[in-house]
Amino acid sequence: MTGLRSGEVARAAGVNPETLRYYERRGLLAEPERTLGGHRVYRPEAVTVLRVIKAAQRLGFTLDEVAELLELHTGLADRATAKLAEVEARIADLSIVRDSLRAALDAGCDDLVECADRPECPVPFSSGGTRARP
Amino acid sequence: MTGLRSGEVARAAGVNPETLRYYERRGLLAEPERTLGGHRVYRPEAVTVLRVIKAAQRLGFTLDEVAELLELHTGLADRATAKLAEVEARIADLSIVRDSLRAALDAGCDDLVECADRPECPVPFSSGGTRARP
DNA sequence: GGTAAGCCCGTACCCGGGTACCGGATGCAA
DNA sequence: TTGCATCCGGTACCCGGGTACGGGCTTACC
Repeated sequence: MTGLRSGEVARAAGVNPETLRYYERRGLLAEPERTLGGHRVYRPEAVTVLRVIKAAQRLGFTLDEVAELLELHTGLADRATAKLAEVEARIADLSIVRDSLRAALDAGCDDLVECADRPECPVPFSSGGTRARP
Repeated sequence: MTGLRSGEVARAAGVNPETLRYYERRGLLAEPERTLGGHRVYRPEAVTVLRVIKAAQRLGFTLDEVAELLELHTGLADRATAKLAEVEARIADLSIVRDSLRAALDAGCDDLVECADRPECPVPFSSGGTRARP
């Protein structure tokens, strides 16, 4: 019965203990053994799984996507290719936002309401531009 | 009593009618006059305000920030400067994510769990990298 | 004056990734 | 055996920006 309790696993992975239960509910972390009293007892591999989850999140994957990757144990290349396209699109969107902000600053705009009437204002009012999903 | 009803304003601005009530609750859209029966009657300027709101969102501002900009009727330059820094930071984060994805692809990784054991895998497991807030 | 479209308000729900709170039970050491 | 830390399950809440629903009214047009 040498295993780690949830708090130990959480500390080792740098994660909130509540997050372990959450990941278990989401299907990311296998249900561990229990003590007679019902407390979870994890094998050390669980810490690795948590690190993998965190690494995948850093690569931009959602928890649902991470769950699939962990389940299938393959297919990272395909997902990473798709995710790369997403990220590049997101960067392109944000670059337009950045350019619009710079343009507004260069033009000396200080009030959007006033700007909306001036045709020389560079701010894209008539929905021609990009959505900014922050 | 020549004014626009909520549906007309919504259509003119390309917005869901429910969104008008939502913006009113959020303090972005002034409370309009009402008919005797209680229906909202907007002046045409309301459409401009909605376009301004949408333009500001496209610049990356949150609704709370937009509300302030509409209320103060000035200060856009300062907010835009701060927002520009935010956006650039976000782009930098995402660029790291993009580079990590490319590195993982170049290295031929196809299973994160397997990768976690191989030290030559470029995926940043030990939390050295960036958070990806998608 | 009928009928259909539109509008009213309040409330609940959606997405994603958790966090917080609760009363009660367990685990472990002294 | 007692005391304290920890853990349990379930539920509710947070962020932001809306959307959906439902029962009941108003308005517009014929």
